[in-house]
Amino acid sequence: MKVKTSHTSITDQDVYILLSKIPPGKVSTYGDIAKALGHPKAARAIGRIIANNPNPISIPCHRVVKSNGEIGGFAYGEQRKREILEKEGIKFQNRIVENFEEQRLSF
DNA sequence: GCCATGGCTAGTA
DNA sequence: GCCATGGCTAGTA
Repeated sequence: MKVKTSHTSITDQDVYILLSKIPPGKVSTYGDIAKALGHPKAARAIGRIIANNPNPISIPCHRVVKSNGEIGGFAYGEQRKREILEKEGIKFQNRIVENFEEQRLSF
């Protein structure tokens, strides 16, 4: 149950456009995307929208990870997400993106 | 009422 | 670990 207080809502398009700006070898976070869209607390909503991604082939939703550098969710499993990211040059230490802050794109 | 998050406390060692 | 957050959907009326 929710009482709506905000006038502006994030749309799927807003999110997909930003996703398309993340180059291979870089990552972003759910929270960073939320902030870039002017909704600093909407990280979880961003996750929901990304999970709906109608076109996982052309929209690089695998480049979005959690704010602490953990892998985050993926439709085909975290393992698959990790493999794709590694193919793009991202490395992992344990479950964390190596040099996370350096690989993290700022919009 | 769910959820591909995140930030902040309590409380252990 | 708790819970606020924001967008969504199932399912009741």
